[in-house]
Amino acid sequence: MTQRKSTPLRRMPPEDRRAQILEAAIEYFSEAGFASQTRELSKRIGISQPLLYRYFQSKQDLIEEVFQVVFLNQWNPQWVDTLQSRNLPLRDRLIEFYQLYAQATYRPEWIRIYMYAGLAEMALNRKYLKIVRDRLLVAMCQEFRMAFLQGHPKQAQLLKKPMLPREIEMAWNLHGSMFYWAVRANIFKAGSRLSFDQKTTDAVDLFLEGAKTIYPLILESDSEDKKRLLQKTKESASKA
Amino acid sequence: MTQRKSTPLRRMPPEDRRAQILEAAIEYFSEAGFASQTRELSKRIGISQPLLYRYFQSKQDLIEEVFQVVFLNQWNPQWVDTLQSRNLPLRDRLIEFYQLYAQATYRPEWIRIYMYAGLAEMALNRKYLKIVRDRLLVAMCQEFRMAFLQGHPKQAQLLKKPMLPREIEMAWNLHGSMFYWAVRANIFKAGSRLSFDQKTTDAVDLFLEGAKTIYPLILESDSEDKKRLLQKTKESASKA
DNA sequence: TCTTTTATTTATCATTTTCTAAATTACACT
DNA sequence: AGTGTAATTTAGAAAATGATAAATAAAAGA
Repeated sequence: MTQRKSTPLRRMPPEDRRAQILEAAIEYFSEAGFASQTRELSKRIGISQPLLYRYFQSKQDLIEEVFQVVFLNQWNPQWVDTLQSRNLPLRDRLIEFYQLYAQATYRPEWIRIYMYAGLAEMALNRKYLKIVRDRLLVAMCQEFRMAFLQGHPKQAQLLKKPMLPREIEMAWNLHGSMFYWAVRANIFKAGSRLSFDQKTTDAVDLFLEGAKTIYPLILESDSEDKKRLLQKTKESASKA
Repeated sequence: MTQRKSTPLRRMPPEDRRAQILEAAIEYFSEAGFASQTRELSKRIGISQPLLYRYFQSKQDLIEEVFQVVFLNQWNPQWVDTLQSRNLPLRDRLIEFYQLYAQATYRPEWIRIYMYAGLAEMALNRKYLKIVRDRLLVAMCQEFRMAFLQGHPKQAQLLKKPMLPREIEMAWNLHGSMFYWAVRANIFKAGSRLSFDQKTTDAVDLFLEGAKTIYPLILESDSEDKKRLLQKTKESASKA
C-alpha cells in the first residue's frame, strides 16, 4: 500500500537509529541550543517525534548523552604526546598540538555546546577545564620549564617545583587566545581573514617570545617570595 | 481595607516600574538566557506577568532594551583615552585600560548576556566586536607601532600603513586571553587563585615582551610580501 | 467625600511543547 | 505465504508560555 520507493521510511536496527538520533541531536542542539524543540529535531532526521522517546527516556536524557559523546569521549592522548615529543623544537610541537586540538574542539558543535553547558552551569565545564589544566597545561608548563630554564643556575632545583598558579595562568594566556579565536569564528561568526595556520603560528611565536623572558622571572620570584615568607615566619616566631 | 504595611503592593510611577523591570530582566536573562519565561521574571519582581506587557510591547522588545542598557550604553570613551595617554609607559596604560574595561564588562551579567546573545546569533555580537576592533584594537595597534618601531629605519613609513589583519589579530591575542579569563571566572565559575591585578600584569608583560620582537617582523614581512607581489604582478604583466 | 484616572491583577485565549498510549506496519523467522 | 515481534506512526493528553481583554483598586484631584 505505502509507496516504499518514494518514501524510504525503512526501519533501522535500534543501535543505528539511536546513533543517528544522537548525531543529529549534536548538530541541532549546537545550532539552536538546548531549549530548542524535539519536534524540529525529529523533523530533521525524518522521523516522528515520539520515536525519540523510544530511544531516550526524556529530552534531558538525550542532552546528557550529547555531552558524553561530545566531550568526554573526544579526549585524544596524542595531544599530550605531541607536546612532549622532545625530538622536535617546542615551537613546532605547540603548533602541531593546536592543529590537532583545533581539529577536535574548535568546531561549531563542540564550542557551542560547550558554551551552552557553561551557561547552564552544568558542572561539566569545570570538570573539563580541570582536565585541560591537569593534563594539557601542566604538560605544557613542564616543557616551558625545560626550554626556558636551559642553562639557568638553579635549573635542577626549579624543575622540581610544583606548578605555580601564575605559571599555569601563563599557559592559559596562550590557550585562551586560541580558544577565543575559535569562539569568534564559531559562535560570533566573526572570524578574521587570517588562516588558522597563520593565526596559530603567530600566537605561538608571540607567546614563546614573551615567555622566554617572563617565565623564568615568575619561577624565580616565587622562590624569593618563599624565602621572604620563611624569613617572616622565623621573625614572628622569634618574637613570640 | 487592604493591609498596606504587610503587602507593600504599592503602585509605582511608570518610569520607576519600567526601570525596575529592566533591571530585573538583566539579572534574570543573564542567569537563565533569553529562552526563559516572562512568568518567572514577573514572579521575581513580585508583579503579575501581564504587567510586563504594559511597559514593553513584547518579550523581544524587552530583550532589545536589555541589550541597549548592558552593551551600547556602557561604552566608555575613557578607555581609548587611557590607551593613548602617551605620558605614561605603554605597560601602565594597558594595565590601567584592562582594569577599567574589566570593571564594566568582566561581570557575570555582561559576559553571560553577551554569550547568550552570541549563541542565539543575535547580530549584536558582531556589531560589538566590530566596535572593539575598530576603536580599541586599532588604537592599541597604533600604540604598539609607536612603541615597537622606535628607532626602526623605516619607522615613518611603517607608521602610516593601514592596519594589517595579522597585526589586529596580534592584539586579539592579548584581548582574548583577558576575555577568556573573564569567561572562566564568570561563566564557568572556575577562576584561578590569582588576583585580577596579578593576572593582568602578567598577561600584559607576556604580551609586550613577545610583541617587542614579533610585532616589527609582522609589519616588515608585509612590506616584503607587497614588494614580492608587486614584482610578480610586473612579471606577469611583461609576459602578457 | 466623591470622582476620575490609571497602575495592577484576574481570567483566559491561542499556541507550543514534552511526553504517553494505542494503532500500524516493516521485517525476520518458520 | 503466514505469523509474531518490535520499529514506527498517529492521535492526543497535560502542562507551559506569550500575549490580550476585562475587572479591580490605589492614588490624585475636585
